[in-house]
Amino acid sequence: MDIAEALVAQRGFNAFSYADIAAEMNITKASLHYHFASKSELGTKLINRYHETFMVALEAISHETANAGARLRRYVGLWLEVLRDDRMCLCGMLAAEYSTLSAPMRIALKSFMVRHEAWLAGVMRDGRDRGEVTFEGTAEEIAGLMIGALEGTMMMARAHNEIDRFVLIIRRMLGGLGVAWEEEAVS
Amino acid sequence: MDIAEALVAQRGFNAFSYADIAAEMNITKASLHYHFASKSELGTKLINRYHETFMVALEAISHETANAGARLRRYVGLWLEVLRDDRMCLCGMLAAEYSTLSAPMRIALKSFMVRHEAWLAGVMRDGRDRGEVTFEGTAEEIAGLMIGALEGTMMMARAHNEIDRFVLIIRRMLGGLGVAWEEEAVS
DNA sequence: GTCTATAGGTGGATAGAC
DNA sequence: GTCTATCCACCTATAGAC
Repeated sequence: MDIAEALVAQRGFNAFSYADIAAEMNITKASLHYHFASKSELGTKLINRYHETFMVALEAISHETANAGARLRRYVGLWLEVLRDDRMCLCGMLAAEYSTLSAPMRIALKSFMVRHEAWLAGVMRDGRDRGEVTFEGTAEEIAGLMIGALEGTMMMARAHNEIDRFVLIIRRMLGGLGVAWEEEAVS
Repeated sequence: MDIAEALVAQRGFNAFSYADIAAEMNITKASLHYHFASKSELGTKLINRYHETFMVALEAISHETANAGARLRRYVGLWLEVLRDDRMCLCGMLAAEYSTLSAPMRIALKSFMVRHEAWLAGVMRDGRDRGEVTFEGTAEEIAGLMIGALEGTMMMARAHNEIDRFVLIIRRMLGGLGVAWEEEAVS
């Protein structure tokens, strides 16, 4: 599943195959089908696993930091790690391919997106209540805007082959929210 | 090419085939190969055509409006049209698939992205000089942030099947720049 | 659980008749 | 320019031996 996840995040769900995984593991495609009967099943399990580990990471951020600024810096740091690995966010990649996904995969993906956004909206709501961040509109709106910006900017930065571009733009986004970005705090 | 463009924008470049186009046109795959020797060639021509028509539309906006607010509203209106057609921006879809594209397609795509962003940066720079919009940082940074947010939010809205979500979030983005959004002005 | 072997389908692409 | 026919590579998936 680690291999499959990396392949999906790099090339997309429609552009990788059982053969790719099999080759990297030195086993046969048939063996893979024993563990994952169909590609859709593999994809669904991939999303659910990603969902769980991602939420664990988000909860860890919530518990280990005390204010919105620190939380956002660590949150953005998660994204930066992925990009530095020349990957896309699994969620963003699958969202682009959404119209070609099976029903189970769509449901799993949507569920993940909802919970991810709810977490970020919570951070923004609490942050605003305590005067740590400033923004207009609802916390849900700003969370949607931030995730969209992160996904889109990541896609563009990868195509431009300019990681710095992502850093520059996201720093600007945080700045607009009244949150300073210290590179040291993340890496 | 219209059919091919629609298919790519809906499903992605890796998820459509000559057979799909042929079926819709009631001709054979072989006939298509007469006009487009390879899929990469078709893809490259698709990008270049999109590039040209998109830039024409942007230039029209520049000439037919006098301030940044009106330009941004019309610009966002272009995006909304695409989304209402249940499509992705061709550029965003291909950016997601970037690592699987041929060299000619990558070059064509990059060229388009650069000019697109340059246009938007120009709008923002002029707008700020005239006091029509407010933002921090360089015009290039804010243009990159805006395009990233538009691409990403569009992707998410399509996966959520909520066009309203895109409208809501983008209205918030324009609001943050000091630009009001009147639905009437676009539709 | 992993293998060999293979089915049944689709992908992009080509040869050659009309 | 479009067709029929075909090639070969690859895809997901299955059957059955070990």
